[in-house]
Amino acid sequence: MREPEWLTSLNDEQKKAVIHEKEPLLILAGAGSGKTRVVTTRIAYLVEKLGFSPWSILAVTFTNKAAAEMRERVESLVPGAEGAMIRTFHSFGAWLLRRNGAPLGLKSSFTIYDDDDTLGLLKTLFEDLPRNELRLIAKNISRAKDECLSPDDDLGHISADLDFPRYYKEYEERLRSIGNADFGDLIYLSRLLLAENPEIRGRLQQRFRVILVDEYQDSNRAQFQLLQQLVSPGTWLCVVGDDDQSIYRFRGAEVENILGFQDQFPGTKVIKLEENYRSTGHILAVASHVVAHNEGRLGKNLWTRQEEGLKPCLAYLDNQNEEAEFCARQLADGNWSNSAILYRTNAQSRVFEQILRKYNINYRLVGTLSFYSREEVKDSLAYLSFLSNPADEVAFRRIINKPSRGIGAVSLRKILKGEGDFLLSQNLEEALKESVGKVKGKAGKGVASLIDLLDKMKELMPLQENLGQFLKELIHESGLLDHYKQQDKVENTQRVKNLEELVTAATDYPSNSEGLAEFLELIELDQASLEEEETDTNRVTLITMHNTKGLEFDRVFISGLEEGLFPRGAEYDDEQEIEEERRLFYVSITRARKELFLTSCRRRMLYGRTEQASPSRFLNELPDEHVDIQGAAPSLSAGHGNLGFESEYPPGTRIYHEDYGTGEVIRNVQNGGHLVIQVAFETGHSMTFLPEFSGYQLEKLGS
DNA sequence: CCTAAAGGCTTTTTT
DNA sequence: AGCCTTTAGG
Repeated sequence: MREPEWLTSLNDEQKKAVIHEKEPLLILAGAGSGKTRVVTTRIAYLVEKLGFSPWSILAVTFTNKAAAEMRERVESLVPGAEGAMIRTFHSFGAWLLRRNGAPLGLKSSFTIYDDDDTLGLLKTLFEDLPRNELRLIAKNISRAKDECLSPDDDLGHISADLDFPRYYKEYEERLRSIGNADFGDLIYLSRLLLAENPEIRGRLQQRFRVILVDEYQDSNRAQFQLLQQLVSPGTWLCVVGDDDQSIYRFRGAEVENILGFQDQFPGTKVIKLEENYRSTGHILAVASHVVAHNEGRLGKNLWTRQEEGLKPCLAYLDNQNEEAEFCARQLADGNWSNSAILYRTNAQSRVFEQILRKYNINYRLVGTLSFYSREEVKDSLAYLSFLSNPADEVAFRRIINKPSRGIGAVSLRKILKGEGDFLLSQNLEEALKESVGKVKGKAGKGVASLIDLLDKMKELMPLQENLGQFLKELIHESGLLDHYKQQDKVENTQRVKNLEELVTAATDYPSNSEGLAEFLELIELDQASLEEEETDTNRVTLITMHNTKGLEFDRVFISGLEEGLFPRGAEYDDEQEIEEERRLFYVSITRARKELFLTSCRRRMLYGRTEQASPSRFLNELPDEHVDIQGAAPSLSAGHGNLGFESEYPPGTRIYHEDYGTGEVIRNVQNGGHLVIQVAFETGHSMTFLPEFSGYQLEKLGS
């Protein structure tokens, strides 16, 4: 039998990975090694050649984009393969819980709380805690769930706050009583459900004979444990990933999952994909050389058949304006769509935007405030959520006085407390109705009109052609449309346009409670799904390094290669953190196909202050023979001032202070026209001085 | 209940 | 610097 074309065009290792049978398979796929191709071809092969039903295949990715791409490519290979379940971890969890969540008290129509909603719920629970603390609690709850820990488990390593377990517990109880689930729950509860219900577990194990996990290096503990529940001795398990590209540790990803896969699943076959099809020789050499500085990696040797190509260019510049000008000069050739400017923090994008605009270079900014988190969109969805679940206090609080109905904090409290004072009603719509007569004046009228609105909407829902029509009515009848029309006029915003887009997106769903739940899930889980489509395609991409995962460009600029910015938080010298930053550098470099520019500034203004900067330590790790250097690196300790005036205390200067003893200047900062120096003393204290005024206290020592 | 001024914070963030 | 949150006062 002849092999289909899609199989013969693979290299040997790729082919091995595609046709491997039975035992667990770990595919270590270097950057640009054709990973997606292997995964999709493997699915096609299992269906077409080995006769697996698509229905028995589960492929899990981390982003909706990746899932969509995989689905598309699988279907183009094997038209019959639509039945394969290709989803993100979270959407798989939602799918599972909607169908089987009853034992956990979840209705099939539960809505999903995003981080914003979680914070909103915490605020209702712990009214008097400061915002910051609430944010920290939210973060820690999410971390706990990432590690599959319940409020009763030992949470000491997550938060030293002795009250944290109590906060977590109360949050959980409230969320369960509302009947909704947060992001973490989609994984955490799924695992719990399977662990506690052998029949459900057995059914799923029987169905999913083949499981594939993409980007396995970014899975967290909860995802791993969920996977364990799904895998039975007969499952054909295959995970794909690259330990060198693990960059989400701060979000609970555990590289250990991929590093320890062979121990977790004995008999694992390991296949390395080391041929890179993306980058030219010099670029690949730089990438490999950089990441080789990390310890604790499985170790791969990327190679390419491609020509050496252009040497990456490292440019030392004076400040962020010159950095942006430098990039703009390179972009003068008009080849924008294949170019990307990468930065470590979003705050860095502003200067690039300014300068690119100045030269009329078109750009697109990736990953800023998402469509979904915009106020007007959240408001509309809150109405939908509340109609879907009248116990949803977060949604209720959002809509109660939006647009303004004269219901303020006092009236709200009355409504929520209801008759019994301590018995919180599960159904806030009923609480609202009960408050009629008790809430007086303007607020009373407001309550009446909201009740009318909700009743009217419930009548209207089944009469509409689709959910979009219904949403349109809702936005109009609620007064949201007028509210935002007005605001658009005053503030020159585009909120009405966003609402219209939301309506358009909803037209694909039926106007009933199932359609509603489906629509809400789509938006909660795939916020990008509503982003505007590109009209003008020749645009430079401005993007954070993290956001570039999975992308590639002919020409890449990596900006801000300075200590403290990239790697970030370098003062603490936590080697694990540095290694993660180094992987981020590796990911960034390997996005480039043909041209790579690295830029580093001598001084940089950040958060309204100009700081003297020193070159990133990563620049010392570049292989000289593969890099061209432009401009001069500031010499580390001899580098004077550069703040617009001379500093007598450049970083590295050793000084003595009467009260604090000896120390070393660690940074120079300009603030309000004055030089500020920060000194780290041997006692461990860190102090700042203004030498202009207090220089007499400092005695310079020879270093 | 709304507006304006002051204060504080500020990494990355697939879902 | 800029943004978002809190708060004081009308």
